[in-house]
Amino acid sequence: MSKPGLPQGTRDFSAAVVHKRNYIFQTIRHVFECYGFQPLETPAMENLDTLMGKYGEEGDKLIFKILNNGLDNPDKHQQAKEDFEKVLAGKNTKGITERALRYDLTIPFARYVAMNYGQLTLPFKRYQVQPVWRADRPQKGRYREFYQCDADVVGSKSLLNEVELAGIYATVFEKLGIPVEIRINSRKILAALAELCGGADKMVDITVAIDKLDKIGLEKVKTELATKNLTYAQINTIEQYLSITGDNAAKITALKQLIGNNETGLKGIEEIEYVLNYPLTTHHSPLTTDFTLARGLNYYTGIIFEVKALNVQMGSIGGGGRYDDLTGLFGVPNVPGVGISFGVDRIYDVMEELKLFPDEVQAGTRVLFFNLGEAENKQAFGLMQQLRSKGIASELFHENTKFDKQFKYAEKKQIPYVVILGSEELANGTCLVKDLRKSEQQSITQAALADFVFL
RNA sequence: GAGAGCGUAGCUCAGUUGGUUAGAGCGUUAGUUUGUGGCACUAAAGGUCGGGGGUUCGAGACCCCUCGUUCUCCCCA
Repeated sequence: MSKPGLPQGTRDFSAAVVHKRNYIFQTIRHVFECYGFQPLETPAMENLDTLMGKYGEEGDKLIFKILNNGLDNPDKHQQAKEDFEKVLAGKNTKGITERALRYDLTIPFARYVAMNYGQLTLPFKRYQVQPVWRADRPQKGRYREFYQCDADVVGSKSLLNEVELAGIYATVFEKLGIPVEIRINSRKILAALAELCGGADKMVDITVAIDKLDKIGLEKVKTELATKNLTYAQINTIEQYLSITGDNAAKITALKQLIGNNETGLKGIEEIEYVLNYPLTTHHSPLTTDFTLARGLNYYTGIIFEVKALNVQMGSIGGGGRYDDLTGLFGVPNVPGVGISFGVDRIYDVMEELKLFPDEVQAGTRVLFFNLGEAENKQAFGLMQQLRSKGIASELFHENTKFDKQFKYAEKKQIPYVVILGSEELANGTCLVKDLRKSEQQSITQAALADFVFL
């Protein structure tokens, strides 16, 4: 018998953690619904065909594949061996695996939309909160099983959707109490930059490089661009672009001077200005234009978002953007969409670090009834059921032991109240309610217990 | 896919140039205390030193392999 363990990159969540995570999930779900989004759940596994080729070469390698059943069937040994040879040759894997764990929520959503396109009311707004799996090597803040919280709108090109999604970000993080900067850019502006540098085909290289500006600094970005065969003049243009600073208005002015006469660029700037002009909250706009924001995923075509928590050392805690033709991959072309995602695990870490979880999140048992004998228990049990029917979480201690044990149990489980109903109380129809936090107790009638306020 | 660090009690960790029977704190259990918890004191349980091989009179320590885990790069949430 070996020691039990967990698969690499997975976690157990104990009660305290589950409560806190649920607080985050509930906040996000509530805001999603408040903005008119409806829930969708899809299976943990998808057909391998659905996933392969959607995440790039790297992404394909990180998909957890599920071994077909019945490979050990003696009648099929020959076939299985041949199929496995194909896998080793990097070819068709159908004979060995044809299902895989979902890698993200976006592609399953696209699959769902493609399958149900005729029945959907457009624009279709759905949200989805489910775990995804990646065969990545785990490291700080990165797991092989983690939750994503996505909200997407498909079937509408209106920039109003972008405004709504930015509003969701602003609302959720305000509710959670996390100070954030919601960064916004447009892929069209990046495309314009690439055009300006004479290499529309270089857009991917350029975006990948400048996305790292925060991390590696300007000099290393320039070095990386040089290795991608960009000329000195092109790199110089990009440097000018990256050095744009100031508030939103100042940045836009500077950007217009740099690439303002480029048609694609103008469209991008127009998009940004549109979104910035909506009052998302009662306060000033929490949106920050950031022209260095690129986002790795290549299917983005318009506005892109990224959320960064302030005052903490942490990567982005949310991101998203517009994509023009996601379901085209599944045979339904011309369905534009835009979506955002929340990184729950990182949000958790940020809230833990900034101590933002409210105390009431930890609500466990409120009242412990002491076990002081069979006759006493019967009376206590009835009273306990009354409390439970009022939604007050209660327990009756499991055995008749000395007070010491029962008190210590309450203390360890952080149960704030104990109710003592012994032979004496049984005889005169009372019970003793003790507040362990204040170390104060009072005797009340049993009839009054149901109306007692357990603060 | 590439690189680095760490594996000693349930947890956090000590363990001297390699030397007798591997320790501490916390936690757990029991007791001091059969109607009043937190504190204190006493005692107990708990280890194939991740696994395998090697060097040595002798290995928790040194060498090789392996497994696990953490971190960095790549990429990503």
